[in-house]
Amino acid sequence: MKASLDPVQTLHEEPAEAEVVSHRLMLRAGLVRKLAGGVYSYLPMAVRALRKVEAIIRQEMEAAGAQEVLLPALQPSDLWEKTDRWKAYGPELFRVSDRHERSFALGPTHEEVITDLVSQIIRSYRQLPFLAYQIQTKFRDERRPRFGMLRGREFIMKDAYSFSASEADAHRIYARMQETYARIFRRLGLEHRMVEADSGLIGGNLSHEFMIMADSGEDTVISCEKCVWASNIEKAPDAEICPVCGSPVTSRTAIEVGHVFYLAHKYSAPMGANFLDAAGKEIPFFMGCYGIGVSRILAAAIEQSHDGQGIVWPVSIAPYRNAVLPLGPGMAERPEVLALLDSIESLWPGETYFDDREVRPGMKFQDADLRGFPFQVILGERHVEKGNGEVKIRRSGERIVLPLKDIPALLSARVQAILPES
RNA sequence: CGGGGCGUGGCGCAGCCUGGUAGCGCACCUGCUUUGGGAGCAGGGAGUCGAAGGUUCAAAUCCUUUCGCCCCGACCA
Repeated sequence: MKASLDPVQTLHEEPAEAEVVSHRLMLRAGLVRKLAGGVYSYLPMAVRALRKVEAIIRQEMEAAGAQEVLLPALQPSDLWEKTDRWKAYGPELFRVSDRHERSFALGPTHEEVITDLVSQIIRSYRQLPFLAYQIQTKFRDERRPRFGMLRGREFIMKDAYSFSASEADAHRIYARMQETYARIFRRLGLEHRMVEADSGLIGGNLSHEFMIMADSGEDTVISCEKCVWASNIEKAPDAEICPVCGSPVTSRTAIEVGHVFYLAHKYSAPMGANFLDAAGKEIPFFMGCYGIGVSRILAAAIEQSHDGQGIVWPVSIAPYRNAVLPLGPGMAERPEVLALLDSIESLWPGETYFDDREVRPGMKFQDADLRGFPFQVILGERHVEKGNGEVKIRRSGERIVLPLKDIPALLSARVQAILPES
C-alpha cells in the first residue's frame, strides 16, 4: 500500500470524545470513526486488522471441527418468546417492527435461531455432534455504551454453537473449545487468561471467560500465584487464597474477549429441539455456546499493547507488518529502494505500507509509530548512499543498520522468532 | 436510569457572564524555501454557532423546550 493513495490522515490532537487509550489511539491512528454513540465505521486499516483476527479464528474453529454458517441478524420475536427471552432480555434487546407491525429483534446472540435451524436439520443421534460458528455483527442496546470499541451497541462477534447427543459429548466439545480459544489468543499474540465465570443471561451451569490482561480492564481476575486456578472476581468475590492449592492469590484487571458456556437443555428443551437417540427416544440436544468479541479484540489489543508514541500491534494482527519510510526528496523513487520494496513484497505480499508521501521525515516517523506497524524500514540518504538501510523494531525500539539486500532476511528471521505457531 | 460536563469550519478550542452579525491553533488549497522525529514564509478556501420556539431594533451570547455526545455510578459480549 502506498501512503500517497491512502486518504486517511492521522490526528495530531487528542479527540475530546475519547477517554480510554484504545479509543483515542483508534481515532488518532485513523482506524475508526464514530457514527453514533457506540456505533463506529471501520476504516481500511481497522478492517485489515479485523480480517487477520477473523482468519486466525476461522482456522482454529475449522481445525476444531466447526463449520461456518451465517445466520440472520433480523430475528422474529416469536422465536424469542419460546425461550422467554423476549421479556427476560429486557431493554438491551434492540426491537424493531416491520410494516405489518410484526416485531423483530436485532440479534445480540443467536441461540434461538441456531437451535430452531438445527432442529429442522438434525433428527438422529447419527447426525451429531454438530458444531457451527459464524462471524457477524451483533446488536445490544447498551444502557451506556462507552470506552469506544470496548462497549459498543453494534459489534462484531464470533459465536459458535455445539449440538451433542449426550452430556459427555457436550463436555468433550466444551473442553475442545477451551483449548481452541487458548490457541486463538496465543496466536493473536496477546497475554490472556482463562477464568471461571458466571454464566449470566445466556444460562447454563458451566462457564469460562477468556480475558486479555490490561491495566484499563473493566473486569478483575483473581489468580493463584502457584497453580493455574483463576476466576473472575464476580465469581470469587471473597477469595483470598486459592481454593485449589491454598496459595495466595493476586488480582489484575482484564478485558473479557471470549466466553464459553455449557448450556445443556436450556434452549433445546423450551424450543422442542429434539433428536432420536440410539434407543429411539426423543430427547433435547445437549448444547454449548462459545463467543469471541472480534471487534473488541482490536481495542483490547491496543489497551494491552501501546506506548507513549501510539499503538504497538502484535505481528499477527497488525494491519501491515511493516512500513517502509524513504526519507527526503526523490528517495521513494530510487531504484535500490524500489528493488528492496519488491523483495519485501515477495517475502510478505501486501504487508508493506510504503510511505512515499512528500512530507518531512519526522511526520513519517510519528505516523508509523502511532499506527503501530511492527517493523519500520527507514531509508535515509546517509545510509542508502552506502547501500545500507535501517530496521526499527516498534515494540523494543531496537534499530539495526544493515545492507539493503539483507533486510528481507532480517525481517523474516525476526518474525519467525515472534510469531506463535500457526 | 440517577449524577456531572459538553455541543461554535474536518479536529482541538476561544468568544457567551456584560446581546451589535464569528475568531485562534492544527488540518486543507496555491507559491517559494526546507527534508533523520509532527518545517518556515506569503497568500487562500471552508462555519445554517446541535435543533425548534420565544424575548429584542438586533441572539453564538438571554429564556423555554428538545436532540446528540462524553464522563462517573448501578448493570453487562
